Amino acid sequence: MSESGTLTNGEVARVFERIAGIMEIQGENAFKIRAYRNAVETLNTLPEPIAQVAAAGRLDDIPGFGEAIQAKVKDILATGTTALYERIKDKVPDGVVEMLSIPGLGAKTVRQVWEGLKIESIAALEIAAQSGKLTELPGMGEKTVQKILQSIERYRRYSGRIRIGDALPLAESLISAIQNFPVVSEAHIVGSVARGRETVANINLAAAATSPAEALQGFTQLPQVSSIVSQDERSARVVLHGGMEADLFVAAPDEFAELLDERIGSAAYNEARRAQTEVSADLLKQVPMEIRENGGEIEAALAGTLPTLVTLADIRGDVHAHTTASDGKVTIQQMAVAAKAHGYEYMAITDHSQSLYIANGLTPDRLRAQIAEIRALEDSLGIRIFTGSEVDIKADGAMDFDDDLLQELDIVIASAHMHNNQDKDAQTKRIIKAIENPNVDLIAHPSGRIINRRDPFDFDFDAVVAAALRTDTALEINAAPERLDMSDVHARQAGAAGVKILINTDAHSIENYDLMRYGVLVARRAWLTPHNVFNTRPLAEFEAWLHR
DNA sequence: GCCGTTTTCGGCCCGACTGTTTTCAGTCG
Repeated sequence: MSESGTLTNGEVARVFERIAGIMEIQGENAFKIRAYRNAVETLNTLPEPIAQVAAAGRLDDIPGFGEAIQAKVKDILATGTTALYERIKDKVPDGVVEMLSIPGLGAKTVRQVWEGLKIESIAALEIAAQSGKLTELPGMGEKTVQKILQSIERYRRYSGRIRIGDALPLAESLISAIQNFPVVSEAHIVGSVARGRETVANINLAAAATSPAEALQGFTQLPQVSSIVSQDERSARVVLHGGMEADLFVAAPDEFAELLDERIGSAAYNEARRAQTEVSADLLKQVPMEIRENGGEIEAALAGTLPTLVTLADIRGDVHAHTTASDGKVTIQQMAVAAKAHGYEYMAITDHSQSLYIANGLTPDRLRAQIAEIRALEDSLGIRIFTGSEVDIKADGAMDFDDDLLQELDIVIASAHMHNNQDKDAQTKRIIKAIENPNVDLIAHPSGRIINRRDPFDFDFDAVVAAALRTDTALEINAAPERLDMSDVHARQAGAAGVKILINTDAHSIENYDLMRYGVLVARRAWLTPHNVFNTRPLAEFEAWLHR
């Protein structure tokens, strides 16, 4: 644990996460545990550094931060730990707490595995599962063991890759510090973060410096840095607080263009570029960073057919958002004001439908009251507010509201949140049935994946694209960094087929509107232009499509 | 542990799914 006074929100959150995990295994009060987990969630989504909030004496303003959690935040910021954690940390081994991150393993099972079989790590759990020892436990059958083995495999596959939503802000904080070094004339994020990949293994940065040695020295001494892995005359690799690795590559100013050229594209891109002798450096400069993946961009540059990719400035509306009526954090009015502040011409309120109890989904009566509320508010706010709903797709593909209610809404978003373990054929039919409902305008987060946590469900994407095209139904690029769904690959396929694509943040708070840029990154990686992304259209044209 | 004009205690998101259980516990969203 770092002793410095500049702990990140993520580091503070990790202490609370460990506390919650230990308490959970010890069977403490579930609500107490939830209070800590809520604090973790809050810290991970807080729009400013918790150290700054604490320094300004504003911890009390954070919802869910009461007396006890505030005191612990202060402890952790000052000392890297807190008395409660020091008292309980040795009661449960770290490896046992880590087992909680295996999907399908809850606190009760972990405790049983630990106390019953003396298993104290995921590796030991895997061996016990393979040898059949695990089935000695009561309630532990062959199917459960197989599920655990699959979960361990998936956990291994996911770990080590950081989501772009975590990596990009960290890269930006490093680059702005580096740009302030007197010897540095220019510095940029490069590598997979610059290309906007959905997950990255590390952060790569490049700087032009009159004194490379001084620039590297400054880099390794930044407060974000926890330790130095390696260093030579032209580069340094460090580990950041939180465990991510970051590399800085340095060149003299007159050699910097060449360095950037080498460090932005993927390995496949660099290889293809070297093989193409007729392509000039000037021509390659026109290739947008995000598509330097050897996916046809070099050929397009040569042919003069590079796309003009969609930008954040092209977006005119964000039409997927939640309020306190379901699981959002603020009111209709606050969301509308925030959307207007983002320069949008239109937005939509799309709270969850009745079946999603966990998110306090709206009943038909509550939704009708909300429609009236929006109509009464809209004129005073200076932004077009579409009435809408994020309606659950039921197991058989039917919508969670009757058609007469759906017809009363400006926009209907269909989402598969539940019943997603059906076989490929059934799942595909179900999504297509939703697409074919004439009231449905958009399919949200089509694959249902949660990056690093849940695989996409099994469905026939080709058939979904064909159905969307046939019915003029849009498909979403959900910009939430844990979703980014459609993926870049699916979005490119859908865009090339001519399907309307909307990029939405699925905002549950005002701050969430800022996540739009991650959705735009996905769209750019998918070669999408403003023509493909329909929420770049002016209000009249967008509205005409909704009422088609 | 947090929260609150039904405030200083008693609630706190609640139903579905899965596998194993013989009537339900654990996990998840």
